[in-house]
Amino acid sequence: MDRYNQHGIEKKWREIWEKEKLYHTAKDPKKKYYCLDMFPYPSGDGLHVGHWRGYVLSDMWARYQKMNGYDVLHPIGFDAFGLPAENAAIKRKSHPRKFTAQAIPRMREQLKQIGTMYDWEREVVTSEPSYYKWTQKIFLELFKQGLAYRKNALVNWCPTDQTVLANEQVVEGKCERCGAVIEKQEREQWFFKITNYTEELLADLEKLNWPERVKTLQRNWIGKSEGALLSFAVEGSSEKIDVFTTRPDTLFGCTYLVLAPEHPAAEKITSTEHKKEFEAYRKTTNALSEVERIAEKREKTGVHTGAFALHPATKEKLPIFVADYVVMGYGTGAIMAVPAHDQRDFAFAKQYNIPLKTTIKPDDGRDDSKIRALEECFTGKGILYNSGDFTGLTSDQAIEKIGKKYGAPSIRYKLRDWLISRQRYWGAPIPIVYCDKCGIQAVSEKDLPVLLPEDSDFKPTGESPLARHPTFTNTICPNCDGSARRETDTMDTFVDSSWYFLRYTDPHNTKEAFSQKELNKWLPVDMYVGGIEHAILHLLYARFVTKALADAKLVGFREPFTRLYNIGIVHLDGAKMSKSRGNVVNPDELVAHFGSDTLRGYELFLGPADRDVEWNPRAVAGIHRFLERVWEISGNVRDRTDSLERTKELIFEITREIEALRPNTALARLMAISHDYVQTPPSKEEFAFYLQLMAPFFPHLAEDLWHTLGKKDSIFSSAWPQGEEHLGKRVTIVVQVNGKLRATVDVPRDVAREDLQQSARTAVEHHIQGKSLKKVIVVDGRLVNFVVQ
RNA sequence: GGGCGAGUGGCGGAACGGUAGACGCGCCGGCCUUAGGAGCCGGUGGGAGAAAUCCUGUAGAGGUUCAAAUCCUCUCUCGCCCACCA
Repeated sequence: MDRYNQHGIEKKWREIWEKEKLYHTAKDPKKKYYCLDMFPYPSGDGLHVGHWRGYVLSDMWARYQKMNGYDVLHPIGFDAFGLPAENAAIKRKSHPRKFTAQAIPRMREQLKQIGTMYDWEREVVTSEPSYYKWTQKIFLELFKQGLAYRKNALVNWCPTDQTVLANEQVVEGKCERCGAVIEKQEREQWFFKITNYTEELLADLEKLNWPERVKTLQRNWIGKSEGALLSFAVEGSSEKIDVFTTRPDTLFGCTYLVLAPEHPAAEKITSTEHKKEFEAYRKTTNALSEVERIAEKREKTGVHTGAFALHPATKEKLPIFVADYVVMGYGTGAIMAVPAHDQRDFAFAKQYNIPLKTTIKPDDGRDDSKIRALEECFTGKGILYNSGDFTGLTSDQAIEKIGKKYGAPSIRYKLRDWLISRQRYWGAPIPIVYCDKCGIQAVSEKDLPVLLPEDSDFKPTGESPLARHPTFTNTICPNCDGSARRETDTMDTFVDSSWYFLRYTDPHNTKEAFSQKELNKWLPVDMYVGGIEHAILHLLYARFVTKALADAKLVGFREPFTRLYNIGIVHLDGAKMSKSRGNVVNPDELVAHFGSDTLRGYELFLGPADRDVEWNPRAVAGIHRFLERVWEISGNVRDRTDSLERTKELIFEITREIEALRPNTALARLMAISHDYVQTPPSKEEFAFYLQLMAPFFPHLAEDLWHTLGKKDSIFSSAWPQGEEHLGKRVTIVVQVNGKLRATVDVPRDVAREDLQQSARTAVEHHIQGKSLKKVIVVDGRLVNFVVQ
C-alpha cells in the first residue's frame, strides 16, 4: 500500500465535494439544523491557528449533525465594514474597498483549507451594497418604531480613531481598539433605544442554553439594581434633589448630600460666596479624562455648594457638596452620603471632616465601636438603631419601609442606549436626510441603498469624511423635493453583524432583507460558536435587533441564538495569540507540512474546547503519527467479522463525547483503539464504523478510506452508527479493603453476587486475615469493598 | 471593593463519589536505516525492593462517606470579568 499522501487526498476530496455540491444547503429541510460561526473580518494577515479552533469545532459539530440526518445550514461570510479594513487601507495607502477585495479571497482560501462544509453559495459580505442596503432598511425599520433617535449627548471620543465610540467599546476609559485615552465630547448622535428592552433582555437569558459565564456578563452589563428614589428639599429653594439608593435603611445615617459636577441643580443651588470655588472645581473635573477620574486610590475631592438639604425624617440640615466621585451617568447623579456605612462616603467625610452617624449594628454580634472611632465603616446589613421609628428593625425590613415612607421604590440599570453614529468612512451610511423645512426625514425605501461613494477621501479628521463629499451630501428632501443634506455619519459595524445570521437564510433576495418563508425554515440558530470576546457587545445587540424586528412582525421569534458555545482562546508564550503581539502561528505552514486533517485534529486535541490553551508547536506531530497509523491499518483490514463488541462500545463512547462537546476525549479514545487495531486488525465492517467516527474530525482521510472499502456514496451521506454500552462479556472488578485498592478480579459481567464476593475475597484474603469483617459493599460491575477492623 | 472560574506528573490534560494520571508531547531504552528524521517497538508520578509487592501522592487544613481529585467548611495561590454603579 502507498504511503499516506495527505495532500493528494485532501485536494482530491475537496474538489469532488465541491463538484458534487455535497454541502449545498437543502432547499426544503425536513429536519433543520442551523450551525453558525461568528463571521470574521477580512484581515490582511489572514487566519492564525487560534482562529482555526472555533471553525474546526463548529465544522466537526455540523458534520456530526449532518450524519445524524439533519439538513444543516452551515454558512460563512465576512464582517467587512469597520476600522480594521479602514486602518489597514490607510496604512497601505490603499482604499478600504480595494483592501477588502484583496483580503477576502485570501481568507476564503484559508477557510477552505480547513476543509469546512460551508455552503459558499450563501456567503455574505457586509460591505457590499446588496447587503448594506438591508442594514439601512433595518435602520429605517427601527426609526419607524421610534427605536432609532438622535440626541445631543456627552459621548466617548477616541482621538486616535477620530470617532465616537459606544460605551461598550470603552474599556477603563480607553479605546478598546487602539488604547487611546477617551475624551468626552458633546455631539449630536444617533442612538438605538436598546433600553426599551432592558427587562426582556435580562429575563430571556434564563431560557437560553448559553454558558453561565456569558449570561452573568450580560446580566452585570445590564446592571439591574433595585432600591428607592428619595427626595430631599433644599433649604430656601424650590429645587428638590432626588437620590437613588439601594440602601434606604441607612437614611438616618445620612449626614450630607453629593451632586455630580454636571448635575443641573448644582449651579442653581450654589450660594454666591461659593460660586467661584464651584466653577473652578467643575472646570478641573471637566478637564480630567475618564481614566484620571476613575483612577484607583485617587483622593476624594469636592467642594461645598453653601446650600443645605433637609433630612426628610429628622429635618436636620445636611450640607450639599459637589464631588466627582459621584457620576452623572448613573442613578440620578446625586447621592445621600452615609459615611458610617459606605466606604466612598467615609473616605470623603474623613477628608472634609464631616461627622458620621452610625445607625446600623452588625447582627452577628460584632462590635461596632470601631465605626464610631472613625477607623472604618460598616457596609453590611444589620439591626437599626438611632433610626427614629425604625429602630430595632433589620436592614431588610427597613429597606422596604423607609423606601416607601420617604420615597418610591425604583429600579435602575447600567445599560445605556446604543450609540451607533460613527464619524468614519468605511461603514453603511445612515439613511437619513435633513431638510430645513421638513426636519429629519427617512430616505425612501426605493432609494436604498444610500451608496457609499467610492471616490471619497476617507481620512479621519473628526468630522465625517462623507461631509466633505458634496455630491453625496447635497440631496433632495424625500418629502418636499426641496434641497436637503444627507446624514454623513456611518453606522457602527455592530449594526451590520446584529442581523447577518438572518441574511444567510436568503442571501440573494433583492426584494427584502430576508423572506419570512426562508427565515422560518432555519431560525433560530441551533448552535452558535465563537469567542468569549463577543459575550456582551455583539450578542446583546443581536438579541436587541431580533426583538425589535419581532415587534415589527418581521421575524417570528424573540431570541436569535438558542445555544451558544464559547471556544477557548489559544495562547502562545502565555499570551493570547494576536498579530499585534507578534505571537501568531500560521496555519498555512502547518497545513503544508502535515495536512489539514492533522491540524484539525490537533486544534481539538489541545484541551477542553471551551478552555483557553497554550499552543504546543511540537505536539502536532502526535496527531500526524496517529493518522499515519490509521492509514496503515486500512491496508490490513480483514474480511471476516468476529465480533462487533469493541466497536459498538466505541461508538457509544465517541457519540457521548461528541454530544458533550468534548472532542479532546473523543480523539483520545479514537487513538487508543488504533493501538488495538495494530495488534488485532479490524474487519471491514468494524473499520467502516471506525471511519464514520473519525469523519467529523478528519473528513478527508475518513472519506478516502471509506471509498477504498468499496463504498459508493460520501461518508457524510451515511447515517451515524448506533452504539451500545457494556457489551463486553467479562468485566474487571476493583477489590478494596477499607476503601484501599488491593486487587482486581476479572469476572463474567453477569456473575452472581456470591460468586463475585467469593473470588474478591480470595484475592485479598491476606489483607483480611486476623481481622473481623464488618461489612461488604458491592457495586455492580464496579467494585467490592471489604470493611474490616 | 464585587462577581465568576481554576489549582492533578517535566508539559497539555484524563477520571457517572468507586483502579488517579486515559490520550498526546517530552524524556529514557531498543529497532529499522549508508545517514537523518516529524519512522517503528517498549518504558516513564515519587519512594523502597531482584521480584511479588508495599508505602506515598490531586495547593494547604479540617469534615461527610464503606470509599473523596470529585461533596461541605476555612485558608492560600493564579486567572478572567466588572467597578467611585450609590
